[in-house]
Amino acid sequence: MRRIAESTVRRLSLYLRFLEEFEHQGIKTVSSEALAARGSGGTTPAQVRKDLSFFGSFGKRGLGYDVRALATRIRDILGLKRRYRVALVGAGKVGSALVQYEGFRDRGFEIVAIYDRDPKKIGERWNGVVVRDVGHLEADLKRSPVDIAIVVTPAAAAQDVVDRLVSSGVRGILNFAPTSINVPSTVALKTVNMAQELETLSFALARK
Amino acid sequence: MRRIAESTVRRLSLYLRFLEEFEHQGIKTVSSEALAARGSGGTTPAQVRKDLSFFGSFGKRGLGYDVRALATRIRDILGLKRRYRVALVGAGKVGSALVQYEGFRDRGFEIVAIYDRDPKKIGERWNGVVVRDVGHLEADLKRSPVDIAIVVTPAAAAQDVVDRLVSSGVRGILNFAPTSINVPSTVALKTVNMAQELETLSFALARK
DNA sequence: GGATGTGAATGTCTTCACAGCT
DNA sequence: AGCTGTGAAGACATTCACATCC
Repeated sequence: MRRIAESTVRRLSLYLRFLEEFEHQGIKTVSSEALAARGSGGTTPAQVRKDLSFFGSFGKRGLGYDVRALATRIRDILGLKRRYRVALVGAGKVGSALVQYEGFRDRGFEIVAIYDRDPKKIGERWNGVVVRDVGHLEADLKRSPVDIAIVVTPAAAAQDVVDRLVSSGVRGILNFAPTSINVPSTVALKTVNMAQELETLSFALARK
Repeated sequence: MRRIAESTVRRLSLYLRFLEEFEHQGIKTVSSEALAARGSGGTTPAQVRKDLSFFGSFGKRGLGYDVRALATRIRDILGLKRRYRVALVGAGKVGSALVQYEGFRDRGFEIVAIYDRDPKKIGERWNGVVVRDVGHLEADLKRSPVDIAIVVTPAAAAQDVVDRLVSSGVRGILNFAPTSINVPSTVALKTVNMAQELETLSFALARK
């Protein structure tokens, strides 16, 4: 299977959002030009066509793309036709924000377990899910596996938690801990680092 | 001034974090190899040297880099020698998490104003900052400008808020609203989209 | 006629490999 | 001898431009 650039995948995710907007507005057909224009600046018609062409040819020459059909194809490509069971490790402020974030559930990512180490948090009910002692992680995941884990622990705890998640069969990790994490190549890892985002802004500001 | 790739800037931000760890451990000197190894997988010794070489030559051949001196240089490059005044627009769950996040203040990003539209939120005190009606935005920023704004509004409100921020002189925007935003080229913009991050994971999982 | 799909060309980023300091 | 700094080579990503098909 051909390697696909991460930038391509991120754009597909954007296109999907735009297509859903168009569908909502009752628009039946779009050209690569219209799709690119919606993400103004971010991309070009040629880019849209090239991105899609890695996966097949979904348009009609002279016409463009059927909005609903293309959205379906992209959902399929991105693996969004199924639901994902997600565990959240770290019941702090960020964790609390993520649990309440509608965007996850809308896309089929369902937080089914929440862990923390703090006895004050353990037993709380968040959006219907009871916070459990992180000590139960392995036993729980054995009984009731998850596909993805979101890690929102302090930096010092993150690698250990990730190791335990990986050996419990988790195949994707979204890491919010402000540190760099190691996983075997069989596991997909994405790290989101807020401070890093602000620092790239700071750099841009410093040169303008 | 030579254009620098965003990927280079992100790595510099990482290197800085690693250098701070090394300094904390009392390590005086690092080689490009040691720095690359700390971010295992993410980079290579050659990459480290090339990234740094865009800004000058900071190492000693045969020896490596002085940890403290290099950290200082990178802070300088990233524009982290000054403090930034930051406004937060949107006092929801994510906003609340960001306000409490220590990593921002540690790096010189200080949230000095918080806005919302919800009368229930207005008047609340968050970490010593009073939430104000977003209607006061322009007047407030005129009296007391900020450098950067973090936008955490619903998607539908984001572009309008951003336009008002930009015309009030904000030069950098960190956007958490799940939509794509336009700014003039004089303004630096970064968008963080949680659902998009999960979708790239989903894509990776679907192909493994 | 009009917009896709795609090789070829261009541009950008990463890796290599070694000359040059310390 | 050891490790940096950097042109040159290679890999990768984007843009161009046009033949192709509806």
